[in-house]
Amino acid sequence: MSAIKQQLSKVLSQATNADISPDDFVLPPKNIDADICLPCFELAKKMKKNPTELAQEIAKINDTTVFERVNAAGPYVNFWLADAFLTGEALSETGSFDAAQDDIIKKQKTVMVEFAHPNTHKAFHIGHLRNIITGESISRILEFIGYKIIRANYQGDVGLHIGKALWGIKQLAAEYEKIKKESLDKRINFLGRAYALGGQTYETNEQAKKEVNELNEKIYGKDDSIQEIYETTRAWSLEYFDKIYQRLNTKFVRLYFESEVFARGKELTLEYLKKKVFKKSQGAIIFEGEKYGLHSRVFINSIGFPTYEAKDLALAEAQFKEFKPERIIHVVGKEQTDYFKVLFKALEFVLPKSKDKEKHLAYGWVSLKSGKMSSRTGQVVLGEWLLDEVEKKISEIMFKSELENKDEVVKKVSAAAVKYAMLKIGVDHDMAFDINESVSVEGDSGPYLLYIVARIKSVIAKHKIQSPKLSAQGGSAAGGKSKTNLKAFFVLHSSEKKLLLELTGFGEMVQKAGQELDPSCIAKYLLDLAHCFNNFYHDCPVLKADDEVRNFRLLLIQKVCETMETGLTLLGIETVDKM
RNA sequence: GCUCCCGUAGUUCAACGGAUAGAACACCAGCCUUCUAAGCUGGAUACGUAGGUUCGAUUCCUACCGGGGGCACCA
Repeated sequence: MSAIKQQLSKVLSQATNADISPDDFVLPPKNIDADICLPCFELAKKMKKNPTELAQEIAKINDTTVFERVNAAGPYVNFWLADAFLTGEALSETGSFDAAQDDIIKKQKTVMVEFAHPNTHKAFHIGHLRNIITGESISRILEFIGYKIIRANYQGDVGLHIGKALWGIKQLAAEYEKIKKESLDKRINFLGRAYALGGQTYETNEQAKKEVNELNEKIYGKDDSIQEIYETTRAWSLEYFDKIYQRLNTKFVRLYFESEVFARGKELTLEYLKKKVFKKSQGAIIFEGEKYGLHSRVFINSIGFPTYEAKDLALAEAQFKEFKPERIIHVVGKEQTDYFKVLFKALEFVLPKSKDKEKHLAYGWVSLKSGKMSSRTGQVVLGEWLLDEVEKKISEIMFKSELENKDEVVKKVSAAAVKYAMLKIGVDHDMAFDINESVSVEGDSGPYLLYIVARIKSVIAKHKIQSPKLSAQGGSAAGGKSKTNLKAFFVLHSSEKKLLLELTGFGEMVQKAGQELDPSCIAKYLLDLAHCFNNFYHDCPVLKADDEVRNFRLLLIQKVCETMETGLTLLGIETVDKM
């Protein structure tokens, strides 16, 4: 699309003596019949003309190589692109993909994307699922644009929550010994119950609270008496997390742990206490956020333990030292927005080079719509449970299928359903998750997109069987026709034209997704592309068309398939050949 | 109390300050002897309220109403 805009601006600027930039062009709203439009408001202002009159003036230009028709509609100029020009731009080998890669940042600058961060000994819930799916997609988008990406994961394995879990385990000591030999699922289930018991009792029972706090001290102090139980159960959690990462197709190059940074975090805080960055207050050591329009936060509590905030200082130090990132993107829920503001401000003093390089990517709350299950009442929806439920649903739909690799297809389609459902909504937007409806398999859904790819591959496969010679000629389905040979031999069908136009938008869309760190742009684009393809598929037969038309359409659907697969990959979604 | 975010069809989500506010789900009516009907076509329904800035506001500003988050020793 950017190439098309450039061409248009060149042609129009020459013809009118006006300075029309590629950025002046916009895509028409859905209800307007045109390929591309030029609103004349800004331009008219610059030229001190009436926008409507200017539009009429511009619409007099006639250039059949770029556009075949043009008219003025009030202050807008609407263009209909020439078939040959549009076809060439849309189907060129690199075209839309190249536009997505930004030269300025293509110098292999390193960006760390830090996401997932579940805490050991605690449940892995659907919020974590959204976190990982989002973080992975952001990583892939930035990678595609040209950054070197470090996937990092910061996991909480010390702190009060561990104390609560260990306290719960001690109450269930007999079961703990027995369950050690059981399956991972059973051990995790046990751990979840132990944590819940500890957490609930902590709130209501003073004695238990005291004991949990003592356990917490022992964890920080690496007390021998709890090492076995701590290490064993920590390993269970990590084993379980690994399983989920694999299932979601995410790999981290660096796992950070709170246990490796807390000591240094305390050190740093004390060091900068001397330099007056921090301050003693009511027995604790705090950062006075109020000085900067923020709020104050505790870095070392009155017992002398570093809090989350102190640990994060040391984490940042380690991350910058180890990878020298241009930017660190922390994918963390939006409830921590104000927390990060304070942390980043404190970091500016402790680690000046971090300034403007730390970014909190806040994603919206995953809430539950249906009344029965509420996180409020303490019932957490587990991430794995959701994945399993969706797989069940897809299995039912595919019950009659006779595909050889049915299990694999079920898994991929299910993953697509969950990932798409979570990515199609703007990152910062809360999502109400309805267990029954949210993961749909039709309409605006992951499976719908996979269906397009499967349809295309099926057509191409049939073509290869029917005309093996033709398809063997070149690398592409239509026999490797080059761009210049693609002069339209026929008039494009309106569905073909819309599909071609949609294809040209890919590069700009990825750019936007990268800039805004929002995968939902891509989800939206792919849905539009899918819709355009389905209309084309409905209106234009491929294999039954005459030779030249067929070859052209094969090339077109091949390009749609590539674009769809690339886009889905950016969402972390794998495609299937048949479904 | 202070502060931040959010209010768009019945529901879940879209819309760089610009044309008739788009989809999807659900509902109704059609379309498979024709490349995968997980599809396509048609139909009804929406910018929380009141002001302001602007040629033009769902978008920016103010107030109000409604929902959610955060605000010291949790992560």
